[in-house]
Amino acid sequence: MKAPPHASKSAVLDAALQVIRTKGYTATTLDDICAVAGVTKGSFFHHFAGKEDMTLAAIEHWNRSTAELFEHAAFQRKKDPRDRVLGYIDFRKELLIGEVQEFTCLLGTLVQETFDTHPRLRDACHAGISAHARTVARDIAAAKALHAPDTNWDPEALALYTQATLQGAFILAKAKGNAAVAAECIDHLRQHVAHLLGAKPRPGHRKETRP
Amino acid sequence: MKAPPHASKSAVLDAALQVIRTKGYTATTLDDICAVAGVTKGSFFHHFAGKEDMTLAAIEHWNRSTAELFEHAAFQRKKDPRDRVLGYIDFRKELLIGEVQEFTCLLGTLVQETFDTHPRLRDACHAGISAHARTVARDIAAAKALHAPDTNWDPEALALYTQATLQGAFILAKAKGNAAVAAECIDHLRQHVAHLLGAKPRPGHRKETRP
DNA sequence: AAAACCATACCGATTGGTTGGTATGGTCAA
DNA sequence: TTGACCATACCAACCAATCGGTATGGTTTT
Repeated sequence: MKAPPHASKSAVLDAALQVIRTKGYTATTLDDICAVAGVTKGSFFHHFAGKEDMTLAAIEHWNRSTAELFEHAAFQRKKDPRDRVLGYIDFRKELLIGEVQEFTCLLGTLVQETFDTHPRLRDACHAGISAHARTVARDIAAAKALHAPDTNWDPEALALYTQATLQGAFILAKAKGNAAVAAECIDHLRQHVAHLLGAKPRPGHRKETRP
Repeated sequence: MKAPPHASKSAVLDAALQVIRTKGYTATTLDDICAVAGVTKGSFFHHFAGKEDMTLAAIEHWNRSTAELFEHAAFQRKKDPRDRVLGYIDFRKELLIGEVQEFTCLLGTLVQETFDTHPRLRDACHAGISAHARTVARDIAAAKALHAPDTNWDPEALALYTQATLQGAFILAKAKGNAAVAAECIDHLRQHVAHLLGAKPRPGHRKETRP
């Protein structure tokens, strides 16, 4: 679309990703965002029509970042689509580093709060989640055709299931203040997907986390 | 504890469950709750010290309600613990009726917003989720001992996985404005749990939902 | 038994602080 | 000079919380 996004504009969007993921949409004030971004209110309203409008832009910003992250991840270079699917899940587990708000998903956080009050935000979150799930579904469908052609389940539904489990794992991590529980959930998710795709169970069940 | 909770007090708590689940914690105003409860501000502050205090009471109220709901559900009377586990999952699927905010979980909604800003709410949500997961874990452990004694996975971890998947299914349902996607997720969850517990796959793969 | 006293439940106008948004004017590159 | 970009001061609306006060019913005192 536009080549050079203005420094203050993208500073606001980056700040929004941080603050909204830690405090939620409603509790996030424009002053919060402006302070983190190092920008004044005047600058904010020069670039955005308002809070909701800015958040829509932040969602697009998030979608761009994450799409690029997954496109260029190492697992994409695997030849067997099943390896890509399982590589994707392993990659999601590797991303569980740092503070909770650093690895959780903007879209899941946002839609939880706004699904009934801000239809535009809900629709944007829905579109983002669906688009991501579709990329996963492609590899799942290819892997199914190759390794489990005679089973009858829907690749799209399994892709959505992976997203549900990840979102739920984030909630548990927030409740516990601890990423380990999310990692264990991803282990179970991996096992289920591997089973559906006819993969051998893993040699050693990794047990790297403590409660 | 206390036998007759005052009418206005429990009206406030019931209203809080509704409103918080639809609008989120921060966006919920005391006026909202008082209006739904048919109670005045004065009455509110007579019974509760403030918003956060009332929400803690609402969490306890939620925990009591849900604990009773599951304790008296039909699946509890099954003899085989594996049937109780799968019956629990089926029951969770049956609960997906009505508007989205009517079947989603207060604790998951709350903790998503407040994990970093309201430690007392986060801890209360964590305690509630953990307590519920523990009841599921008991049956899972019994079922494992009976039907899959030689496999090595942790019943507690699987119980938490069920909760994660359910919470994530709610998020997808909110994004889609539609319970069907949550039902499909629960189907996958059931399949995974059944597989780990050595159950036969279901006769017919139910396909009752359209995208 | 009647009066005095007190506790609980409730009411709703008001307050002090916050928030999203605006008005206005300055700076600086083209 | 013009217009994009940004800064400061400000506003109206809203929100959690306060507070002075009423109603009611029970207990104690006389």
